[in-house]
Amino acid sequence: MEFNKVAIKSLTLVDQVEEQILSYIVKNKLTSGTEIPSEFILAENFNVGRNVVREALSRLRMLGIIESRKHKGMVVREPDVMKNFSKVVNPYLLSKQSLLNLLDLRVSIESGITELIIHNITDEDIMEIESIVSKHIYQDEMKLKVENEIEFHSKLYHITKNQAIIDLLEMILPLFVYVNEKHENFKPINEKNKGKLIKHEDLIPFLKNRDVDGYRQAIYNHLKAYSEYVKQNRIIY
Amino acid sequence: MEFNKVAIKSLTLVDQVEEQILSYIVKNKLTSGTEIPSEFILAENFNVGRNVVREALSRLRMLGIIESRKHKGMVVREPDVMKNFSKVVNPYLLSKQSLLNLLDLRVSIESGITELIIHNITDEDIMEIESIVSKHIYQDEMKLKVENEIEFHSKLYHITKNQAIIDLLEMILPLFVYVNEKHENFKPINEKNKGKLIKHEDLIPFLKNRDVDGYRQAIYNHLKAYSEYVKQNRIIY
DNA sequence: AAATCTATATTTGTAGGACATAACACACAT
DNA sequence: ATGTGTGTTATGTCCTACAAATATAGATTT
Repeated sequence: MEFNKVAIKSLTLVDQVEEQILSYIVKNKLTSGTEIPSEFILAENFNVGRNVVREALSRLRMLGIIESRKHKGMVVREPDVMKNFSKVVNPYLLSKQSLLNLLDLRVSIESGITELIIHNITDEDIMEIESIVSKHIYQDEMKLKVENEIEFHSKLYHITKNQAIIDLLEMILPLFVYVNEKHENFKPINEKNKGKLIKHEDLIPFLKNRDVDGYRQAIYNHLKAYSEYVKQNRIIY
Repeated sequence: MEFNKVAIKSLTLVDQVEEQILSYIVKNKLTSGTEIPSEFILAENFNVGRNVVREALSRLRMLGIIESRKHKGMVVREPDVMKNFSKVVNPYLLSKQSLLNLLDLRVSIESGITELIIHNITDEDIMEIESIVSKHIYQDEMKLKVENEIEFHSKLYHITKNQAIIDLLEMILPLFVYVNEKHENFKPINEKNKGKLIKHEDLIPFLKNRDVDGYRQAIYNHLKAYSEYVKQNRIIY
């Protein structure tokens, strides 16, 4: 576990040590629970100050790759794949283009998980969805309270039983809330899509019939009408 | 910019300061390029040691939320949404379940972007894809060289022109490589799917015909056969 | 007055010392 | 065998110090 100090000029020592520690974990295939050397030992081995090691460890700790137990030592952990997203998926930190990209990504995933949903969904799920929809409060012809939006779609995500999908989509959902609040009079209705506007309750029959193609088309139209409206009316920022 | 030190016992000072600085940026809607106070000032304001501030800043720097210019000061930056993923999306750091979740996520996205692809694709794109496919080298009845796999699918991703989608899928692709190499004799063929196995060249006609439903079904079968095989044969680990 | 040089202050990156606190290990006494 | 006490270790935090590069202001020169 040695490396050539200042081998790459543009990187700081912290950057290099971070990389070295990570590659030390990966190369040695250290699994969750494995202890790693103390800060002092690491600093000695890398021939750097302890605070350099601490900064590098601090980053890995944030990523969830290591966990430090106070006064005991550090161990390797399995990182939460999506968790680190949440800090940067923030409408105030991202550009308009990034937000639009994420909204389109959501449309793609949410229609792309159709097979998973139709395959996994139970009658209990459908009953729960009907219960959620029945509580819906339309503030407008089309605009739901954001809590209702989140509750409904989040329920759909959980049917996939895929935690990566659930986490990723639930992370993007707040962006929708942000956009929604930015535009009080949001009405995703225009000449083109007036006929095929889909509300939450319209999705239920497709779920009941386990109609893959029908549901996919419906959820796509449901989301696309919204995202097209956002783009065309430039309601972000 | 003050906060109650040790307000939450379980969090370290670094955790709290990191949160405070991030919320300082978000609340004040600091946009890319805005300068933020020096480490010394921050440490003074938060009433903590400078290294605590440095550790917190080091994390935000890694996320791309701030950038520090040596000897000059720090500025706010727009973080790269997907970049931070790459460090943790590593087969040696993730559990088998997480890998499977990501492979399923890939199937969902890659079939979910069908509309984007068919809508955006140009004749030049199709020619390029045909060129890529013509270079394909089958090492086996079904197994391609990983470079070919990556080149083909990566080209599809770029047609979406959505950087979030491109980055996310290109991050998951190496996991496929890992799984592929884990199993030398990979043959995603069994009784059930023998008839509907889709190779890369089989996708091209659907692209040419701008056939949304046909392409979606084909890419889904192409990927699903593989991912089902991975699951059923437990070839990870 | 304008341009140029110079000294000083600022800021990040890095090193290293110090201490509190908690957990652990081990010897020792009961 | 159990309990006690002591010393060691590890992380978390604070502090000082300095190098190097940059910006700034002031002095000097033209």
